Amino acid sequence: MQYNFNEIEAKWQKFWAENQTFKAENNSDKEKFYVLDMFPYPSGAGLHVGHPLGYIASDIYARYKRHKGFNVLHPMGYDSFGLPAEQYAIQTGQHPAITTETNINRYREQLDKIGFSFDWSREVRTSNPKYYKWTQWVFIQLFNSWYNKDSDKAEDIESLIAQFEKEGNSKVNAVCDDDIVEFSAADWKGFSNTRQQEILLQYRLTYLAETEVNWCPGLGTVLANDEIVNGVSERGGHPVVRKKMTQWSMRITAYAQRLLDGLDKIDWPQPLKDSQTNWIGRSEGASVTFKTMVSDTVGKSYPIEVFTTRPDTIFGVSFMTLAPEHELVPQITTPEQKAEVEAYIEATAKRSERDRMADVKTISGAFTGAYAEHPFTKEPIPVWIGDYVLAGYGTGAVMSVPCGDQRDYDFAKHFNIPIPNIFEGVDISEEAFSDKGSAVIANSDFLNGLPYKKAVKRVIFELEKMGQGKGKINYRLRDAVFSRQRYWGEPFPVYYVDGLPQMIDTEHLPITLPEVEKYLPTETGEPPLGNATVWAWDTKENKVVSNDLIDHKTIFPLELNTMPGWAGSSQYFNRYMDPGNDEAIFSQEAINYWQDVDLYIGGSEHATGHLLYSRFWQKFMFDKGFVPKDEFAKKLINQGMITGTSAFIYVYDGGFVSNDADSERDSTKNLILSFGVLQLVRENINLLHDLWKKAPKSDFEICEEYSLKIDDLNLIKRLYQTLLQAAERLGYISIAWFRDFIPIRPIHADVSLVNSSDELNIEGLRNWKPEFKNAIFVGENGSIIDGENDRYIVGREVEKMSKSKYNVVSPDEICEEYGADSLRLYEMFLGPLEQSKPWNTAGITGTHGFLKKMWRLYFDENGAKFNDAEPTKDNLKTLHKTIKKVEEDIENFSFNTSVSTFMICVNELSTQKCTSRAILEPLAILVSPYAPHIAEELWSQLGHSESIATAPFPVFDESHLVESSKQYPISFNGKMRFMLELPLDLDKDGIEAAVMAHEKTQKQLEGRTPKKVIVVPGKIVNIVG
RNA sequence: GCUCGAGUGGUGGAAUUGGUAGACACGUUGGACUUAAAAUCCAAUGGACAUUAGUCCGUACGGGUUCAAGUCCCGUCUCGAGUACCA
Repeated sequence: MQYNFNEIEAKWQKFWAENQTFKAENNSDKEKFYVLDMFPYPSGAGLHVGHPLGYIASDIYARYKRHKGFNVLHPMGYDSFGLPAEQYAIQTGQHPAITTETNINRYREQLDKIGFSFDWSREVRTSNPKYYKWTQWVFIQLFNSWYNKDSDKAEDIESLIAQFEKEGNSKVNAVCDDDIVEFSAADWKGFSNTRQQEILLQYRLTYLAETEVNWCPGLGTVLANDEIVNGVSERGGHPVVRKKMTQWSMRITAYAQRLLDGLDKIDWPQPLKDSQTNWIGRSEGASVTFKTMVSDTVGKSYPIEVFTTRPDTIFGVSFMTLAPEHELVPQITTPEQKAEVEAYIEATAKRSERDRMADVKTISGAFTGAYAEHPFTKEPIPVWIGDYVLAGYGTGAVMSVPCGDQRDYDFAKHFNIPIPNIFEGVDISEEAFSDKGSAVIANSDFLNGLPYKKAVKRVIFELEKMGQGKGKINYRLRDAVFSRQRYWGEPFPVYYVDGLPQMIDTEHLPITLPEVEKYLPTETGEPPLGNATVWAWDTKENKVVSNDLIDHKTIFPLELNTMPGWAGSSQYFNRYMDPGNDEAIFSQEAINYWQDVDLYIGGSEHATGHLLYSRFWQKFMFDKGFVPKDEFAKKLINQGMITGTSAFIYVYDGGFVSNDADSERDSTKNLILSFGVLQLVRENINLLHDLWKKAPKSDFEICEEYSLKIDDLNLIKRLYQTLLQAAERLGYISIAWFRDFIPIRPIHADVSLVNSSDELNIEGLRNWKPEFKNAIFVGENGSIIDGENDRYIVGREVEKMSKSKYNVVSPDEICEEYGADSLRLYEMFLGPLEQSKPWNTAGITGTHGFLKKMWRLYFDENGAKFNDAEPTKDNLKTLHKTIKKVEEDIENFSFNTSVSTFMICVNELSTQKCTSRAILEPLAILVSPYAPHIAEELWSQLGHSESIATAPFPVFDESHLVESSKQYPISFNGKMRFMLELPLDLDKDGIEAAVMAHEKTQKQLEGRTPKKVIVVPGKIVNIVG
């Protein structure tokens, strides 16, 4: 009986679908286990073999946990809002919903072929109104909440209003906007409704405010910080500029500390935690207020607040620097300096963010003419502006301490500002001294002689006493912009009355995306939803109505922005627990049973986006009592990327078709060199040059001079003749090369034209690229390829998988040719899950061969081989060794080593000619998480009618592995010389005696007496001397 | 620049608390079977030397600790990822 994988796999995929084998119940006596993959975005290109890597790993774990008796939740769905579908819509007019649907269907088809144990009854799509109803719902919850620093959690906005009514806002300790005006209870009651709403917006966890945003003209939308890479948009690489716009924002900064603290509680990869830590960017220091001095031309003193992590260096301040955008700049600038300052501001505003970042070296700035008073010395300090100070960080102003900060130092040097030294015994003539560990403060009044930590404490104490500063913790994390000027995203459940946002009642959700004619911004520059004609909210009827009806009395305009990509993915893991629920985002029964994700697998690129925002929303949901855990995923693994192995052919570019060397090459006349031949040419370019110049030398002389073997020389000579011959055939007038240089152009060849030995299918290539129709190929043996006389070997290079590099391999082809089980095993076999590794289809014959070999343990030409024979000792030893190792490996996510273990097991059982059912049944279960189709087939052939998924995992029995003796490696001075089998119950002295008595030992020692004999029972013997 | 991670055969990668370096595969070479191919099976395969026995070298490089180092410590180099004027 043959291993017919295509038939077997189709059969079991159908069986699982029809029997809903992997449907998870929300009510179960079994312990729960939640295994989740990161939401895929269904792109038009479909899956390549790199994508399923994490899915296969999580599937193995999920299946393993089922065998171990857990109730496993293993869902899959689609993050289906997003830019590519919208860009496609702009180009073609096709509705993104249609594109998305097509792409999802293709994804599903591909996923099904790999045999995943997903519970498809729980599938969600972020673009489905039944799903985004709950995204809108969460948004409303955030709107109706504020962050109380005293209770350190989010609370209902009603509790804030109650406080305002009772005692105003003076005692409110909230995370809120900076420009809060103090008011009393009486004031509050006297405010108009509009004023009250404006004030509340300053406290809400999602709020509308004019903020400086990253505007991307190329995409026509704003972007979050994590969507920008190196100053350009992550998608499309378009330039990004700073711009002030009224946008929805999320007060994620309220959670900065808790997001940091929470990292200690979760088992996530350290690099990922590090990047979140850096992103949040906590720094401890002090906020200090400097007051500007009143002068003849500026008649008022302004307070300049700065943040510093080195308040201990305050006596080293010799100037202050404000960001050019700082709001005080126009007010403090003196008339004499006005022109210069304004010119500087204009110049910096013109420079894009990218230029500013790329050009860190150039120092620029301008003096405002203003002076601030030093809080302690009362000395005047000049106030400068400079673009090395960022408006968005801290207060947008720094106290510059050139002796202790390199940037301040460079700025001072450049503008000839004094650099006072306040460090004891440190030379600062060349560079600033920023090491706080060894710093001892000098020239600093009451700080003299103090080390860093003590000085900081003292300064803060003094500043607080004067009321000019206090200890402060600053975060780099900014509030997250939540508006996108796009069509294909969740609409906000928001309408506007007198320009103020109003939430639509949750009972009327979802507010579904309106139809539009065009997906581009409107002519007046409004987002695409501005094109919608039915996009107004009727507060009487509670429905979306035509824009014509807007009267600003009962019918109001709706929000035109949509939500960003991360909105839909920030609670999806909880929605999977109860995805069909229309009454609530999930039932309390469901969330209380499933709690949180036990294992989350996905790429590390989501470190500061999805994974941070999701943690933020989860903490919010926790504060509001909707979820029982404030971290949504206990354990997270980043799977590595699978790269492609590109194939190259090497086109010789030195032949000219006419005497006019500058004339265009004839692109149809190509000479293509095999990889080995190219290497040979490169290594012996001087020799070839000599041959070309016909330098008369004997073979012996050449071999001497170039240290070549005669065979290699003959090959080179043959090659040289071949090249001349090829040049003649192609009509080149010469073969042109120079010492040290050979004109070669590497070109990507489609990897499907290359076999497992890197041999190129030349006919295939000629058909694929017409310009090579008549090309001459020179093979590995240095001959012009004409039929079977020589082979063309491609060069190989590891690159990212991409269409343009012709190195994309799709899982479908692999499943077709080798089967899903071979693919699953091979993806795991490639290497550790977390590591990135290159794909090379050639290797799959290894795992495919293994499956065939395993099949032959159960069947031969005559059918079933298995029987009820008693297993031998060796059989049991092999099996239990395998159980132990595989179980350990799965628990440690070391899937590559368990594939090896299976191979060893099958190799051993084959040698042992094992046919015992008592061995072969448990073996099928062991393999089933990895290769579920073949396992199901074997299981049913063994006579079982239920799916193998229900079978309990084999239990490891130590007794089968107990040995009575061990092959001891016997080393001399640390070098292993021979093996010696000795009983394991022999003690140290016994071992030493046995080893010393051995003839090989005596031979090694050659009569010497060893200085020392190290015996580690059960491990090794080392004889020294 | 800073932070983190990694360097082992021709290739992907194994190697438990320091204890036989190169498991398991791919590829390569040779052989068996076959009209032939595929498939399958057998053998060899880190490098150098040696007829055999065997010897020497070898886990990026240079030191060190140890009876013993891929593994621990110090320094250097290279590559990858993240981040980037963060006061």
